[in-house]
Amino acid sequence: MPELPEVEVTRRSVVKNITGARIESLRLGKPLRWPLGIDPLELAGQTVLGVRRRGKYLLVDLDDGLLLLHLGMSGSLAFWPTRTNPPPPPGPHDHFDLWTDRGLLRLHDPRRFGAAVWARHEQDPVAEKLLGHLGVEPLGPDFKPDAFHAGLKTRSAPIKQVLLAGELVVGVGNIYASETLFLAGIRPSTRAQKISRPRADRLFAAIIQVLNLAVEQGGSTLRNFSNAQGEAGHFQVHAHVYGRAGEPCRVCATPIRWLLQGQRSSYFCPKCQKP
DNA sequence: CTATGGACCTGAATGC
DNA sequence: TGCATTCAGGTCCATA
Repeated sequence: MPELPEVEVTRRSVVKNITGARIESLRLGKPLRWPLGIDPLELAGQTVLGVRRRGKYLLVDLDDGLLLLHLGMSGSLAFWPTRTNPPPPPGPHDHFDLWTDRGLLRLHDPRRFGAAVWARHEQDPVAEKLLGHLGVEPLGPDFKPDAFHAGLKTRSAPIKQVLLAGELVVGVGNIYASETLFLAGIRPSTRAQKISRPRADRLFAAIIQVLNLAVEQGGSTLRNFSNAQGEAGHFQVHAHVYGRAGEPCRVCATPIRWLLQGQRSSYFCPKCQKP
């Protein structure tokens, strides 16, 4: 479910509830992708200073250290203010329940590809391992067309896989990779280094446009997504190509094609998108 | 260093 | 209806 827009929407709905909250206890369910790295008892008494996002990671800043949360493929966060809306008991897929004096922050993740990891600082080796190699934030001030094009020039892999790798720019997942490449008129199989400056600029603009729109619309990754209040995304962004193999292109009516790249599905219009 | 495939895990959808 | 197979929004890691 979660690509950058969903994670950002989650962050926004969580941050206002939990900033300033005092941690009372932590209940863990089944193991997530990595061990937490701290005794849950040591978190009690700490205050949540804020929630930031880096790529698809959420960084929950505490008095002493931070929690790195990742939603993996199937994760979602929910917050229950204790008074107004008491939380149900944990279900079989609720693997991380952070109780605070303002309510419960719960990570629900059926597939358990997600993570909750504690790090002393952002420079802690544990955090560095997860965040250190990440590329620039596409919605931040450091995402610039010059550097983006220069980065593409250094990669011989297909552009779709360069986007997914997140080393040049973070946050573009499997759905939005296909969608941004459609808007830019570039086939997923095109080698990154072969993309001309004008086409790199189109892709650059498409990434910002698509991700921004999706954030504005409440994290509309085309399927079931709800924010931490349980409000559904708006689903107004309908896919141009993703998941539409065989169906007519919305622009030119040519059948959309499917392609497997690095074990992931890609979709493109053979007429609108050039090699 | 890059490129590739495998691994992690569960549930929903599809096919016989 | 039942059971097997396929696929799913991520990303780290071992291997070549």
